[in-house]
Amino acid sequence: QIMTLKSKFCDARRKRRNFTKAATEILNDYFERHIRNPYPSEESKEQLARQCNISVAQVSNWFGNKRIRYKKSAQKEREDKEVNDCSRRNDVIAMQ
Amino acid sequence: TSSSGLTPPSNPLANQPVFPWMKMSAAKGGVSKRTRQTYSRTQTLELEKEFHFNKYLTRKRRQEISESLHLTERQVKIWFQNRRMKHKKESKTDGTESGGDESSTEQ
DNA sequence: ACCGCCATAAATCAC
DNA sequence: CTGTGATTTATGGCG
Repeated sequence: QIMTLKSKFCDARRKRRNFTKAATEILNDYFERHIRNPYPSEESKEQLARQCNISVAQVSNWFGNKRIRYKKSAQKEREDKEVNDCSRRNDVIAMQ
Repeated sequence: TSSSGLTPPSNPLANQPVFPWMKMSAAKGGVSKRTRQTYSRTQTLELEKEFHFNKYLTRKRRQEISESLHLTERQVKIWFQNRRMKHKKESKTDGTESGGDESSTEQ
């Protein structure tokens, strides 16, 4: 919060724009094809960076964010599934 | 097979196997949610000032700083480590950039 | 034993 | 408000 006021000058480098659709597609494609272990090597990061026309650091950021966010939504989905199962069981019990 | 009409047509997350990297790191004893302390403006300011003075800490200096800022020595040590990494990263990108921004060169 | 570097996690920030 | 790229705290491995 305090930073919000001053940062406009010091941290103006923060977010500017999103990646292009094509870049996002390339990254997502790699991610899904390596879903078992989505940790690209340094070389893969460099290749992806060139293909997407972004920096290696940005590729690292993207994978870091992607992993965490994917993990969270997957976990949430599993929780919801459990709740659904409970509800289903409860419905069955209620009918009897 | 159980419910005939309610088969989720598109659900990429739910029925995918749970690979090891997707498990959450439970850490110590049962229920613990990791929290991250955000440092105050003064804490950051003081740390930054000290970093400008020297990039590396002395044992003694670390003690003094941690006490005056109400942080642990470990936190101060780690802050300097992270700060060094940031410094290195900035050195790479900037090179000799002075102000230009706007328009193209941004990555 | 202890510290620094590094890749990464997770939370949080800033558009 | 949500999404998303980037930054800030924190961990563990390895040298």
